[in-house]
Amino acid sequence: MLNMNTTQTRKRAPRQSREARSQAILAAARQVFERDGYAAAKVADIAAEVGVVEGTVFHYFPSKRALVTRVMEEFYQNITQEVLSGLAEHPGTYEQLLFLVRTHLGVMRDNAALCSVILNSSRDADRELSKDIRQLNRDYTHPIVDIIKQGIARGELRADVSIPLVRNTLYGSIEHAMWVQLADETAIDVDSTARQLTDLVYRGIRAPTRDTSHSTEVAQLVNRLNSILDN
Amino acid sequence: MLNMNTTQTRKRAPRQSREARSQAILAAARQVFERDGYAAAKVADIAAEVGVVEGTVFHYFPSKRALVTRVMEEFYQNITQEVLSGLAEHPGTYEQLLFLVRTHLGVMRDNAALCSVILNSSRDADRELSKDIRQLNRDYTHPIVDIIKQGIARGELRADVSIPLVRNTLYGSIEHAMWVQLADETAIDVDSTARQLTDLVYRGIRAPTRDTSHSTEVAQLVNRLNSILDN
DNA sequence: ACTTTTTATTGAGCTTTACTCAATATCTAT
DNA sequence: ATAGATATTGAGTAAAGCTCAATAAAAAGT
Repeated sequence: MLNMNTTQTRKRAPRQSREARSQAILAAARQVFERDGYAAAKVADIAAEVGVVEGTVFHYFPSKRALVTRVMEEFYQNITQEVLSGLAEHPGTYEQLLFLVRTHLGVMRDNAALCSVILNSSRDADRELSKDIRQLNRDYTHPIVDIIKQGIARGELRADVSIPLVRNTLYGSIEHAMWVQLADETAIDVDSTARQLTDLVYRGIRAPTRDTSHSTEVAQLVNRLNSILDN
Repeated sequence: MLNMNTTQTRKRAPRQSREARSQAILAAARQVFERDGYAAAKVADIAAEVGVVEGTVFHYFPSKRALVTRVMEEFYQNITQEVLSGLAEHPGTYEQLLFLVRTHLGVMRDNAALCSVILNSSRDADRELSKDIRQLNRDYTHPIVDIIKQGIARGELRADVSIPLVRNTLYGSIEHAMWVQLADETAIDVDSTARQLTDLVYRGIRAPTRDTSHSTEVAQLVNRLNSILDN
């Protein structure tokens, strides 16, 4: 006896436009990658999430890696936009650094699973496919270059500050904090951590003040007061 | 016509002690993991490198992941030992920090391929197997805790220094620098980078030097204003 | 309204690779 | 020399990424 009801016949998925199907697959892919990580994620699961068969996914994306790459690209575009538009509202080197750190920490906290996938697979990946991802990362972290350059030009920062060093320090530290968060399953305190990290780095790179009474605390206070008065 | 010479019959590998074979497999595994990365590395290649058949590898190690885990363990044991023995020779907070940073940078530069594998697979890994790896990492980075605590006790460092923050900053920054090195295929200048990073962080965490113009009145005002602004 | 063209969808199958296991060869102890 | 222990093997399994010819449905053309 053959039971047709348990071995249910698939209902063919309604035909969709290239764009719509493509987006649905991307959304499902992000979900599954976040849940299982890149290596453990199955294309079959992504297809099932969308309600199509495995082959359909490969009709739209040439490979699993290309799929994760597209997920990353979308994510980077969003957060890069967020940083660029928010940065304009913050005057002063310290405020801008704080904004960058706080925003990046927030992104890491709220998208820890995806960030973990991104960082792992952009590094483990084939050299070719990972290149554009690294470009996206460069675009995302680029604002810090101008912030530091401006700070140096104003005499607010030491002239010998190494920009790559500052970038490594800020983004590396935040990334490290994210791994700890993922391991311990405890959320990062974004505001407090952002302020502490920014303070540490800012103290590390600011030009020594001739006027000794103009201490860090006072300088930061002045900045805070100014930013309030500006609103 | 069947050509027996091209399809050469395997010569059975001479029987070895558990210990000797185990070590040989570990060494070959490290090579292949470094060359290809964890995901792309094939157990068959590791076996071929040793001169045995694939099944032999699984006689000694239950899985590919267990194999990479053992490679990591060996590596961590070596570098942890190196740090612990060298640290005793350096007096003073700054010197010890500089030694830690320089040593870690050197390790990263000289073992970039393996470090990349370790960092990726300890994070992507199954939760269970990655736990002992994280413990090894904690052991390796632990010396910094005592260094900072001593520095604070001596009054050399600010009392409010967050130890996790300093650890994240130092190790995160170095790790970030390593990724850049791997991407750009350019070697890190260990001495120069170590000094710059240590300087930045040390300036960020050292206690402010007593300075008379920073009077108690100003300090109290700063505190009052800050607390008002925080609400 | 009917035919043709295009293309979204399918499911069966191919390939690769981690992993298993019963059989066999080789070493050691008695 | 015999027996037991175990190192080694090669064939085979399963899972998952990926291919492709066939099919169905929408769009375009007449």
